[in-house]
Amino acid sequence: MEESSQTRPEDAAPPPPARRRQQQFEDKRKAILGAALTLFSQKGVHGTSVDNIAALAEVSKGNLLYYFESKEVLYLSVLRQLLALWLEPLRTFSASQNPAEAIGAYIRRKLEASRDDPQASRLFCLELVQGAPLFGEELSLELRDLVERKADVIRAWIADGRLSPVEPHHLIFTLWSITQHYADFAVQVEALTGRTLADPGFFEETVANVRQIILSGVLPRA
Amino acid sequence: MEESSQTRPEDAAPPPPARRRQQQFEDKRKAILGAALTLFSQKGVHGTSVDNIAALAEVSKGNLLYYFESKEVLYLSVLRQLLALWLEPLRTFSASQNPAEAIGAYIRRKLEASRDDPQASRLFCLELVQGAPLFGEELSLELRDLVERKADVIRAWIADGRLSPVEPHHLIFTLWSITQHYADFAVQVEALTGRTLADPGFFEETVANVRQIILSGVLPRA
DNA sequence: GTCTATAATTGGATAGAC
DNA sequence: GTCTATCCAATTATAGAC
Repeated sequence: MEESSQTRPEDAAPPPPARRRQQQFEDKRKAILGAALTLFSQKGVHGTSVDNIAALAEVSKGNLLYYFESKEVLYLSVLRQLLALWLEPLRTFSASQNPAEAIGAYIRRKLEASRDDPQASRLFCLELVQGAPLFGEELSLELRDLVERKADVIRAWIADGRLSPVEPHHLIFTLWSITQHYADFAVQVEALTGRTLADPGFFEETVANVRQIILSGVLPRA
Repeated sequence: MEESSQTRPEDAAPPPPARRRQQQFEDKRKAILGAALTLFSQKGVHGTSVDNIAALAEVSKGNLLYYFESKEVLYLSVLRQLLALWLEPLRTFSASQNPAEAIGAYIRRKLEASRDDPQASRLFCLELVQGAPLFGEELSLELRDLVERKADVIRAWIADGRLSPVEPHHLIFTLWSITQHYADFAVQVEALTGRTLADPGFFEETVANVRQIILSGVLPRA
């Protein structure tokens, strides 16, 4: 942890002390949240101790519990951040777009998220597989509303004849499940293909294949 | 626990005592394995105590640890059972089949498994998301071999012009991810659709939609 | 705000009676 | 084979010094 202030030139005004202190406070919270995400997504909530998180975040356990009053509060804080990030790509869907482009772009964005931030996807997966016991209400609230609006977009495309008739929820589930598969089951993907999304060739191959399967299917058009 | 022997008619020979004892032994093992699967798949390994499992299986903790020498051994026993069950549907794929029928039948079978035995799918998911730390070697061994043989089947279909050119692994991943989604994320599916696979109407709707998406895609054939 | 005890529980595993 | 009692390690959370 370098202290940049010691090299700051005299003519650059230092930030007011109050703001600096708050900045440090926020930085530390972020460090703890980041460490918590890493470990929770690897070992689950119950497989991770506050001590482990504190060690990774380079703070003492006592200090961690000053920033987050309990392990459960910390876990919920991590999840809350996640949901926003996780929903983001779906928001861009709009009826004015060309469905092939909109869905194609969505697939790429979700695969980018699986490549760049697999921990988020994995923790979300762990929580949902276990029935989202701590998260259920918030889930139904924000997610339900967004999904219904996007289902309407899909229905509009179908009504225009720009998409084959398909129940929107199943299409959304398919898009979610396949794109997240490359993050959540990365161990399996690597064991079977010998490659990961970090490999640009494999990433583009994945985007192209998923797009083809969802958009055109696997049966020859003949 | 009823003792059926007390009502057995005299002319029906009782099984030899040694065999009877072994039967009881196996029954109890199965009861413990079943309880373990239920709880591990709900709360994860670390979220489940030996005590919890013993209580659900209606044995004492001491007795449970007579049947399985440690919690880890029990967990691995559960996983081993699972892998066989999980791989089964893929074995039926063969090059002599019509690809549309083979893939369509596979989708139905996997969705049946997601409906009838969601716990197995969920525990498998939990283990893999966390990197399969206890399971990695066994995974690569049996799974890799089977998947390579099935990838060859898919390649043969493509060579015959019976399937659009697609990288076989990505098709397999798509099939796995979407069919398991309905088991692993059942909470979310129900929150968003208000229905579950236990509802026969929803089950058939799901089979039909997944088949359509994978086989024909969502773009109109025009 | 940060750290070092320490209290209070819980959980895995063993010992030994029956 | 089965159960109870017990040991020991790990963990969450708090108390109190600095």
